[in-house]
Amino acid sequence: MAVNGVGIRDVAKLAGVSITTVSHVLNDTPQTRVSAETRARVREAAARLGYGPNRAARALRTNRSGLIGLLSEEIATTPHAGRIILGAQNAARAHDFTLVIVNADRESGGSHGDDVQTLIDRQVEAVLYATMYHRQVSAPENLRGVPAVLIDATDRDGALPAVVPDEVGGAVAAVTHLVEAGHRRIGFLNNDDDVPATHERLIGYKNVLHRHGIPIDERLILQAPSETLPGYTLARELLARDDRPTALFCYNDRMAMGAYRAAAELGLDIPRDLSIVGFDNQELIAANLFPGLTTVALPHYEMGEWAVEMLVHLLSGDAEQLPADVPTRLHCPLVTRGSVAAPREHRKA
Amino acid sequence: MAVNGVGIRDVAKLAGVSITTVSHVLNDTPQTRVSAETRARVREAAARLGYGPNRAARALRTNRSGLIGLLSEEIATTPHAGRIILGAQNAARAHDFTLVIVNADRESGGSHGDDVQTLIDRQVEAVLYATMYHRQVSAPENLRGVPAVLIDATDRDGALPAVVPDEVGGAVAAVTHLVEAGHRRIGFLNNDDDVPATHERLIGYKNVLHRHGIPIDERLILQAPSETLPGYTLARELLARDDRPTALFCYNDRMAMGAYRAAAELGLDIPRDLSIVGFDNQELIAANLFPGLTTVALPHYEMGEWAVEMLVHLLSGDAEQLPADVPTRLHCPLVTRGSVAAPREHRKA
DNA sequence: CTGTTAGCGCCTTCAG
DNA sequence: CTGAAGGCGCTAACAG
Repeated sequence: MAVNGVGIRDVAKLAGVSITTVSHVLNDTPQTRVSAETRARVREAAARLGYGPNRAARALRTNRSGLIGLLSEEIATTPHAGRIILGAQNAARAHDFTLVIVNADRESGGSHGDDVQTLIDRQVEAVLYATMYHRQVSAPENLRGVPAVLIDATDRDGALPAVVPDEVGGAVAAVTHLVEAGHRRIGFLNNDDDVPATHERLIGYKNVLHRHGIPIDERLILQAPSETLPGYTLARELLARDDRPTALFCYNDRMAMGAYRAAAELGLDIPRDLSIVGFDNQELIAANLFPGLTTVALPHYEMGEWAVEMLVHLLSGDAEQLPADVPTRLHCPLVTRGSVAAPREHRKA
Repeated sequence: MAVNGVGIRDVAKLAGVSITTVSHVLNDTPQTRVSAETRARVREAAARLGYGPNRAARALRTNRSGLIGLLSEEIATTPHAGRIILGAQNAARAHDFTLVIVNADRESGGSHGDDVQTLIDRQVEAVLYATMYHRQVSAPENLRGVPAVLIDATDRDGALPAVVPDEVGGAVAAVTHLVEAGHRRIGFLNNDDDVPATHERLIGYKNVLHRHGIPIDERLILQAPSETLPGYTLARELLARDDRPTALFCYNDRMAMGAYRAAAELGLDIPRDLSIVGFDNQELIAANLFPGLTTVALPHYEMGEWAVEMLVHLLSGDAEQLPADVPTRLHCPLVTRGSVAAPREHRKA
C-alpha cells in the first residue's frame, strides 16, 4: 500500500471498479476511453481516500524514478546556488519530478565523476551540473551516460547542452544605462581572470561606447582580481586623475564596494560626483551600500528553471536531440537602485 | 535490473552462489554467517560488474525509500540555507540517504502544510524543516505523522525535536572578546524584533558585563530594525556622545556595516578608535569591510548535520524517543578578523 | 551455511 | 469500455 496505507485496490473497491480502471483514469492513459461517469467515481474515491501512488512500485515497474539530480559546487558560498536550486525545484515540482541535491565534493580534484556516480547510483533520470561561477568545464565521463545539462558552465567538448548568463547583454544594459544618464567618460574596473565573464563584459562595454560614438580610452580600463580591495585600489587610481571618469562600471559588486570606499575617501559623493554600476546583484552588498548599488542581476533562478525544463523535455522524448554545441544565453536584467545620476560638470585639468 | 543493466542475479551467477547469498553479504545481514571466502567472491563479483542495487525495488520491498526531505524557507536569500543543505547533504550521504529539497512556498500563508505534503507524497522517510532565521513556529499538522526535526526553529507546542544556535553563548563569546581586549564601555546595537536572538543576545551581553563587574549602562543599549541604515543611525547617535563607548557589539553584520559608515563619517578609525563585533558571519559583508569584521558565526552547517544525524538515529529505531521539549543548542564560534583592538584613552567629557 | 519461494504495489499487454 | 494476470528487482521467511 501507499504512503498512508491506502493502495490502488482500496480505490478500486470504493469506486466499484477494477484496479486496471483506476490505473487508467489516474494516469489518464491514452487510448483508453473510460466512461466519464466511471472516471468521476474513481477520481472521487481516490480523493476521498487521500490516495497517492507508491512511487517505489511505480518506479520499479516503469523504470523511471521521477528523480532529477542537481550537482552543485559550493552551495554554501553565495546565495547564487540557492537561486538555481529554487528555480530548478519549482520547475521540477511543476512536472512532478523530485529534485535531489548533491554537493560537489571539493576534494575530488576538479572533475566530479564520483559525485555524478553518487547521483547515478541513486537512479536519477537526469542530472543538472551547476558551477559556482560562469566557466568552461570538462564534464566527467559518466555524465555522458544520462541526460544532463550544464548550468552556468559550458562543456569544453561542447557535448552537453548548457545554459549561461548573457554576459555581453548584461554589460550592455549597464553601460547603456550610464550613457543614457549622460556619461561619456566611463571607467571599467574589470576582473583579470581568464574567464568568460571577463572577456564578454568587456565586449559589451566597448560595444556600447562604439554604438554611441564614444571613443574608447584604454586608460579607463583597469584590471585586477575581482575583490573589494583591488577594486578600491583601482578606483583610487582612476579617480585621482585630473580627467577622471564621471562613472564607473565594475566587474562585480565586490569591486564596486571597493570603489565606494575610494569615492568616500576622495570626498566624492555617489551619485552626484560619481555614478557606479556593479554586476551580480548580491543583495547583501548592493542593497546595503549607501546609496543602494545599481547593478546587473545574474539569471540564476531562470537558469535552474530552464535547465529542468530542458531535461523533462529531453526525457519525455518529444524533443529532438537539441544542438548541444551552442549554449543558451539568458538575459541579465539591470537592477536600478541609487548609484547612478547625470554627471556634473567638474573641474577640468 | 539495476541502473546499468546488472542485477543481483548477474552477481549471483558470476560468484556461483544464489541471489539470497548475494543479498545477505551485500547487506551484511546479521545472523547470517556466510563463509569468508564466499563473501569475498560475492563482493568481488559485484565490484567487477559495477553492481548497485535497484533502489526502487529495494524501497518497494522494505518500505523504506532512503529519502530524507528538506523543507527550507527562502533558500535563495542568504547563503545560510546553503550551509544547512551542505551539512544535511553530507550527513545524509554518509548514511546512504538521499536528500530531496523542497522550497517552502511563500504563498501558502505561513504554515507549510502543503509543502510537507509534497514531501510525504514523495515518500520521504523523514523531514527536516528549516526556517530562514531563528524563531518559533507552529509546525503543520501533517509533520506529526513522520519523524521530523526543526532546524533554526522551535515548535510552539514543543512537540518536535529542534536544533538552534546557542545565541547566548555567541553573544558571550563576542562580548568577552571585547572585554578581554580591555573594553569597559561597550555599546550594544540590538534588533527590535521580538525573536529569540534579540532576547538571548542581550542576555549574553549582560552576563559578560556582570561577570566582569562592569556596571550595565542602559543608555548604551539601543534598538532598531536589524538593517544597515538603522545600524548607521544608532551608531551615529551613540558615537556622538561625549562618553561614547570604545566598542560596539552589533546584533548582526548588517547593522555593523552601518556602524562602519558612522565611524568613517565621524573620523573614527576601526579598530584604533572603535572596536566592533558583529553577528552572523555573512562572508559577503564581514570579509569585505575594511578592516575585516570580527563576528560570530551561526552554526548552519552543524545544524543541518546534527538534524539528519538525529533523524537517522530515530529511523534506525535504536534511539529512545528523545525529549523533544528541549531544543538542542549548537555553539556559535567567534570569527576573528580585524575590527577589534585595545581601547585608546580618548578625550573624556 | 546456503538456496527456494513468495510477495512488496503498480502498470500493462491481452482478453472479454 | 473494463477486467485478469504477469512481472519489475529485491528482501526475508523458511527450509534444507
